[in-house]
Amino acid sequence: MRTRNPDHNTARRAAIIEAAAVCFVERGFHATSMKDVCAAAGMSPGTLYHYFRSKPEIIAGIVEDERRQMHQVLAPLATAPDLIAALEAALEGLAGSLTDRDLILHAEVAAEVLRDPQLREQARITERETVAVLAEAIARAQASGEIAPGFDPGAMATIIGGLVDGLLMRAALEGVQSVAALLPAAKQALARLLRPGEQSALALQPIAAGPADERTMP
Amino acid sequence: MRTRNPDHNTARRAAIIEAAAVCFVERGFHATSMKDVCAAAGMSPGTLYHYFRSKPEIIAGIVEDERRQMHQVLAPLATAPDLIAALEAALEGLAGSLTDRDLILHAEVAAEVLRDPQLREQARITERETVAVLAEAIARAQASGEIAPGFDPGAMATIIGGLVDGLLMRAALEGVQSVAALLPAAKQALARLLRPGEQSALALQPIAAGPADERTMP
DNA sequence: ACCTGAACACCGTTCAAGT
DNA sequence: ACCTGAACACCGTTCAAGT
Repeated sequence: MRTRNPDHNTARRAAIIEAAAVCFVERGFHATSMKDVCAAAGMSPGTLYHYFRSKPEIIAGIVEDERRQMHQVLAPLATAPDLIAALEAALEGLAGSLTDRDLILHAEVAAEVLRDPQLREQARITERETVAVLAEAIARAQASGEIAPGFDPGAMATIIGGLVDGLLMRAALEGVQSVAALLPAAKQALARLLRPGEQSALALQPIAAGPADERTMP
Repeated sequence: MRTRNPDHNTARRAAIIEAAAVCFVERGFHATSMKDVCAAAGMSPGTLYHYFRSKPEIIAGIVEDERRQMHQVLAPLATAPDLIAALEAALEGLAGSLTDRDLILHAEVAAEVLRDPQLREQARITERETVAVLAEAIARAQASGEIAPGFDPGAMATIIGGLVDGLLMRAALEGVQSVAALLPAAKQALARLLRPGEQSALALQPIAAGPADERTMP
């Protein structure tokens, strides 16, 4: 796409992404028509297609936004003096800042990512970046003697990344409040994985199951 | 739906599900039209709608099949004398029997499940069943002194379930061969989580990253 | 009951035409 | 360049009609 005014272009694309995100959270990706996004963004189909070449490309924009967020969450790990504390802080920060909207949107995006080959490749690269950052931090902590040696940092980073992904998926299934309930157990699991010789005094907390609550969809 | 011949009905539904699964794996759920499924199953739209009321209901049928499979995988845990060995065997069995087709289909299904409220409720129930079976087995192993006490069985079951889900999600992203490469690390993680006092002699294996290979889509 | 295929309302995307 | 809205090919689903 050509553009004469980069600022206008960026702002317009951000507005479309925001409008689309609102629609996707309300109705789901495929139940949302381009007409819906047009209405929410206040423009005609022709205009929308001037900024995004297709519906998946809007998702790609959201994935890119999420990648930036994940980068910010993981950045402190690179220089943290205490890895486990930093990981727990990252987890807590994630749990504290995530909203129902984020989780639903993330689930919608994850769904589409697994379906679309180009989006999947984009997600693969992001996933590998994430694992690499984590692995680097783990290798440093091993070298300094902070955590147990004798396991491959890349393998452990993949395990931890998978654990977090899996718990977020479950959170998408059960609702945000389940993230908070899972947090102590997740932190405990992290410590056990990285520092298996030491047992924390704090036992894993039971998880409040709660009734099958429906989310509010205004 | 009314039916006069239950056997014919069951066989017809199974044939439709199989035809749909082939299409979904080849083209993805939403890129597959009902016309495609009709052609693969060799019937007209009217006939297909006689057996399944909607496209999501076909997915619901696949989810039900997966639930039965998961039940079979978890059944041995209920009576296993050695929980960790049984868990490792279950993980190995899963990794050994899963094909690229299964993973892609599972990803397609998971995507749709998160989108559709009814499918999500169905998945919630399945997830809770799975966690309950696992939690029960963990509680037994704690009582017998096989694994460490002091953590909530339900919380640990959720963590382990999340870990497996997350790794399968990554496998869907990277391809089946990544499951095999992850297996030793996953088993190690399992032992660390449940028996943190003991360190296995076997170190976590490095994971072969490999190039960004494309899957064969015939 | 089981099956057909035309028909309905709607979808994502394009494009001639304006400014 | 930026924007409009009618138009195109196609979608999931229904239903009158057959056996």
